[in-house]
Amino acid sequence: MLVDDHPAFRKGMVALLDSEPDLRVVVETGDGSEALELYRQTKPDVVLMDLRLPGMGGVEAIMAIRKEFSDARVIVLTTFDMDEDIFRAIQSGAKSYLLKDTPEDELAGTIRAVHTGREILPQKVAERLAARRRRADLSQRETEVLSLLTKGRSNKEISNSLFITEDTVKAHLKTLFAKLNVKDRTEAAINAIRQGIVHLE
Amino acid sequence: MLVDDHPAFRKGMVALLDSEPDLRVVVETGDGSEALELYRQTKPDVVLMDLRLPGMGGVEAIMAIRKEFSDARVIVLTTFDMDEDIFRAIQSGAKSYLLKDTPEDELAGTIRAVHTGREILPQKVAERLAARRRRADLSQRETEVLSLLTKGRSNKEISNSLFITEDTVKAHLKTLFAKLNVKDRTEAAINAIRQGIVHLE
DNA sequence: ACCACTTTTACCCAAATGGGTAAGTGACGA
DNA sequence: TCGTCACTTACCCATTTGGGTAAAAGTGGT
Repeated sequence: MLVDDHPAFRKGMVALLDSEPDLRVVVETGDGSEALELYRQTKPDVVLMDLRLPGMGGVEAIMAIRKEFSDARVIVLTTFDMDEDIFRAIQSGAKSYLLKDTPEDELAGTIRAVHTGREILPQKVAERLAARRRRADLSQRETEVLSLLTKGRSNKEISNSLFITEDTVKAHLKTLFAKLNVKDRTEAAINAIRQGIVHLE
Repeated sequence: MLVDDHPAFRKGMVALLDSEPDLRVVVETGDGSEALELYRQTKPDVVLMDLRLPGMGGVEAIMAIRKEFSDARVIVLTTFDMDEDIFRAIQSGAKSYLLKDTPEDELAGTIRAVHTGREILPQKVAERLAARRRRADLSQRETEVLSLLTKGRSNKEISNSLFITEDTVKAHLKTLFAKLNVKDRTEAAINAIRQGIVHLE
């Protein structure tokens, strides 16, 4: 099954895969919210899933499918390579994560490998995941503070939003800066955005 | 001519376009630095160009082609829709700017229109350009300061980098905040990143 | 019971930041 | 020549921010 919202890309991918004798695209869609229903109907061996989808995002679609079919084999295939996206995709149960500029032989090889139950991660992706694991993870509250920070909020505004004291906000920021290994709020915001911890727009 | 570094997308686009009786992909490449040479050889009626290309970026490729062939008709076809990317692409001489999720009939229509010499901008893109024009533009120096700001530099660090006083940096920041309509450096950095004025990575 | 961690608050103090005002230079065009 | 604008510097002052230290309360696991 192929889930991607670019018609041209789908068409090309179908042609590419169908030229392999042992691979076939049985169903395709551009809508994440359709993915689960189509999976139920067709029970494909492997799912190729883009992360940026209109309506339901790719990660949610993966989770929905794997909630009902825990043995579903999903390969993430996307243009974006932001750390947090990769992490969430793997967390949600994806077996592999490929960027769209992957050469076609590697692509076919990965599909076959995943189909036989293996998990394949290109070294580039594995490195990112390792980096992500190395990064101390943030507590719930720290994430909330960081999120408001990346919206340009001041300490006072953050404290009001979260119904806590400004002193508390500052305390969170101290640990936050240490964990992110930055020296001030601007750097923290930039890192958070670049690493995909928070999303703009 | 089709310039895009995703083989699957190219394949799909070729199939899509060749199914139109009056359209044909005469040459394709995934490398921006090859684009000029291929253009010289084939003189295509219209160029479809992705902006994110390995090696030479899409904008540079467009400029290189239009420097030698000022009548070249280029349509930008990309996944990214950041304001500044759109602006630079149009500045560099692109006749149209489409996102990759454009339905195929609109795509074919745009290619024909551009071929007859027209310039076509989708509503969405036109709005972005208008917004960009509304935005007060920054002076050379202000852009430099903003760029360092988005790297997390402090006023003192910025002043050292630019060989000016910290007071001067603060003066630039004052006008910068006013022009960007933000209240502090963090907001300025966030806006600059979101609007694509500066690029991460 | 004890430890580790999160969340919360507080206080002190130094440094960085932001706003206001003023003013000199040089360049460019009316 | 005059006005505008970019760039530069300076000073004053209020606010914000960040670092250090401390500690209470709650949670969850060993």
